[in-house]
Amino acid sequence: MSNVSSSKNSLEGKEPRRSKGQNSREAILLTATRLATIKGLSGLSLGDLAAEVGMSKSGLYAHFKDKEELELAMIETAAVIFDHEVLQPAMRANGGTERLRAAADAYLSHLERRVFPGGCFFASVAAELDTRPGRARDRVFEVIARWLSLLGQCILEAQEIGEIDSKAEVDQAVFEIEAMLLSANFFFVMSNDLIHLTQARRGVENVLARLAVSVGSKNKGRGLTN
Amino acid sequence: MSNVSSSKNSLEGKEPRRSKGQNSREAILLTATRLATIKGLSGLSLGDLAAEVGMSKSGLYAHFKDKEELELAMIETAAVIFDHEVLQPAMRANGGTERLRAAADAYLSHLERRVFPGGCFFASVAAELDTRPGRARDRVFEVIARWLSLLGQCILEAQEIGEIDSKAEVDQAVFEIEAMLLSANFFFVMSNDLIHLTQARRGVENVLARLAVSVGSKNKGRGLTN
DNA sequence: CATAAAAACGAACGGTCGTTTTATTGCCTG
DNA sequence: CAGGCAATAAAACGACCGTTCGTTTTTATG
Repeated sequence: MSNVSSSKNSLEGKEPRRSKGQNSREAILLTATRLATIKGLSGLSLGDLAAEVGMSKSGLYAHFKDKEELELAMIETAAVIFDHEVLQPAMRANGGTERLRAAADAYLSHLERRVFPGGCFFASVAAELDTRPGRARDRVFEVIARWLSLLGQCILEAQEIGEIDSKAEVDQAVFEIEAMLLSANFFFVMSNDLIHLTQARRGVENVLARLAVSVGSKNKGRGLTN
Repeated sequence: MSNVSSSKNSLEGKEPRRSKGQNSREAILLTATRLATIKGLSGLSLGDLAAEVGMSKSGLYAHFKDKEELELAMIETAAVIFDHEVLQPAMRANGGTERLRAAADAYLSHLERRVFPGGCFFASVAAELDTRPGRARDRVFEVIARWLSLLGQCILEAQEIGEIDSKAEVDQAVFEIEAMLLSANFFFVMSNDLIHLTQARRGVENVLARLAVSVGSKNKGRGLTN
């Protein structure tokens, strides 16, 4: 509502008027992805979206041949945003637990900054599509799988560096860490209370602390550094 | 038309001498709650529901004055089922960690037995309603709050019995345990793979193991209790 | 058994859905 | 300045939404 697309009142000055199609498509998708985390993919109607973006329903069809294509484009847009807001900050950190913490922090931060007003786009959409097969569902699951794979890679690297017990089970660790993040999303969206982001951060730390000392009472000088 | 609530046949026999309305209402609600975990509360149309229970759309209005009342009735029905399938089994166990394990097991078991085909009714519906205020949302949050309170009560009892470090923070423990269960629901519905139920069980055990030994978090200096 | 109430029906309503068709605008290019 | 084209608008489409209506069937009861 605060960006380019607010051309409701015809103030059509001589502002950057070129390549309107591209701008318009991007503005539509940005509004759409944000709206979808509130109303859901199916719940978001073309009428709603058109009104929100300040154009007519039929105008949308200049950019998308049907709603499925719009949904797929929304997913791609959300994937780009997720990459920019979460994956890339994580990749800028060093590997191992440092990168894992960076990934968790970036994820929780994007919740806190309400990059999507309805919380994590992919958690929201996956919950809606989990029992509804189709291309949209497949793509969403793919993005989530890639995210889980990044977490797993961090654990593996942490084992190679010696930050984490080499006998720890990677999948179990990924499940537990992702559990903290998913629940943070669930409860934060539900309650608007920042405490759940803190709880998730501590939960991740607790998991990492256990993984660093799991088998036998080892030297504890390594695990927690902060 | 293929599953439970097989419409007329099962109800029409000479068995039930009670008022038919009551039976019918129950049959409708049973089908509706199950269907709602797949299609969502809003996504479930009266046409779909009527077809599934084998009656006409207008026939539904003999039992519910409008869709909101139907939704509220569905939530109450789901609450009764949840009570029967999860809460009561937990309450039959002794207090403390034993009851907490029983609660987690009962929850995971009701996922595995597909009491609701779309997974946990309240997780599913809460995710849909979290940004849509109303009576339905309030009631759903209430049920979830009660569930969390039960988990918290178990932790408290476990502290009194001495099973859990008395310095452990109850809310943090509840968050982490609920995180395992919610994620089990998320990934199990998503993938149909039982492994996620096992991962959740292990996750809960890992949380309990930590609570029995140390306060966790950053202060790991001391605190071995057994 | 009679009869009133409860339950279920089929048809129709106004509204909104996604979609298509047709028409109008405004910018770029020749 | 003419023409073309991308972008949008307006209007209409059939399908389905939740809902109401009048009527008929089923059930409970005096």
